[in-house]
Amino acid sequence: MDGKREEIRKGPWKAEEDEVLINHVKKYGPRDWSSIRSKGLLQRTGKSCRLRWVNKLRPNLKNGCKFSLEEERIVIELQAEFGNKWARIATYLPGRTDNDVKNFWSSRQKRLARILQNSATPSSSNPKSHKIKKEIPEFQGIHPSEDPKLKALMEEESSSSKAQLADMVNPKLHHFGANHSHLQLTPYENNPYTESHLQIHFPQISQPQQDLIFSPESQELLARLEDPYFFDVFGPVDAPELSNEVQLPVEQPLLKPETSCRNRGKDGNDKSVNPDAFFDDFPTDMFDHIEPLPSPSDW
DNA sequence: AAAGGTAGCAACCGCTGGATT
DNA sequence: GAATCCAGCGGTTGCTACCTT
Repeated sequence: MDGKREEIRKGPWKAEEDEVLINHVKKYGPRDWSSIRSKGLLQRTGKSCRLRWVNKLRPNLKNGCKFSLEEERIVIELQAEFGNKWARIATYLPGRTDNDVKNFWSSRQKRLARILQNSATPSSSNPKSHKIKKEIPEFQGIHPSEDPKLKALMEEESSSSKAQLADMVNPKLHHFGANHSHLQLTPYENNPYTESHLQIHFPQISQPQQDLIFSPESQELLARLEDPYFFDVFGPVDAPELSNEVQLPVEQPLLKPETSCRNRGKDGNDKSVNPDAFFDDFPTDMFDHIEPLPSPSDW
């Protein structure tokens, strides 16, 4: 028996392997993955081949394209609805795979965990505090330096982490308190390569609504952040109510065209200022304020 | 400029469920 | 009905590039 033939190759795919796989799919369609190896075309398992096809080679994938604001919203909304059913969620996101959605969510959870950890550690003793500051973008339309209250918060060194968390949370809470969002999602599984099935309607936030950010309710939440048990209310560390990014919503196209992929670095990371994450990591009960989604079976 | 930490991504692993024999 | 195969899914890990000090 030829030992080399039995050897299963793992790790990164070479261009030649991709080519073989693509040719196989062209010939036989995206199936019979195991036969690729049995025919001696590739020393990869059928599983590996399928994964490569689904995640990287399939047509119309948004490879290397950062999640748009709309996509983030969809993921957050559907994660609250379905839980970690990444494949199911991905069916609502044209060009995205379950792996994309999973990685996206996991990144956010990690980031959140770090934020929470930082919030529990005095900033003066936290060498990573600079990281947190970096992750608090300017509010769209409200720069910290332009708003006295926000500026005061930002300058409050003794409670910087909590202030940051409050900064992150409040706009969202007020947004949801003041707006009954209307979200309509349709899976695109019947037409996987078009975005036409997807319709999302989000409320536009007005200047008066922005003013609500600093209402008494916001101040109450700030006070709650001082409560050591505050975070327990929402559950474990991965409770999604807090994030490191703040974004007031602005009117945007329902879906960005693929050309909306922004400038990216070598590793494909977005190098521009990230305007995302208005919906970052909400507690699921926050969506109680929203008109409920129709049952997925009705979509 | 170097070091350490983090984010993002690609790929693998183990499990499950459906189809086939 | 049981056994086997295979596709699909979710969790996890490892690598690379980038950022900050």
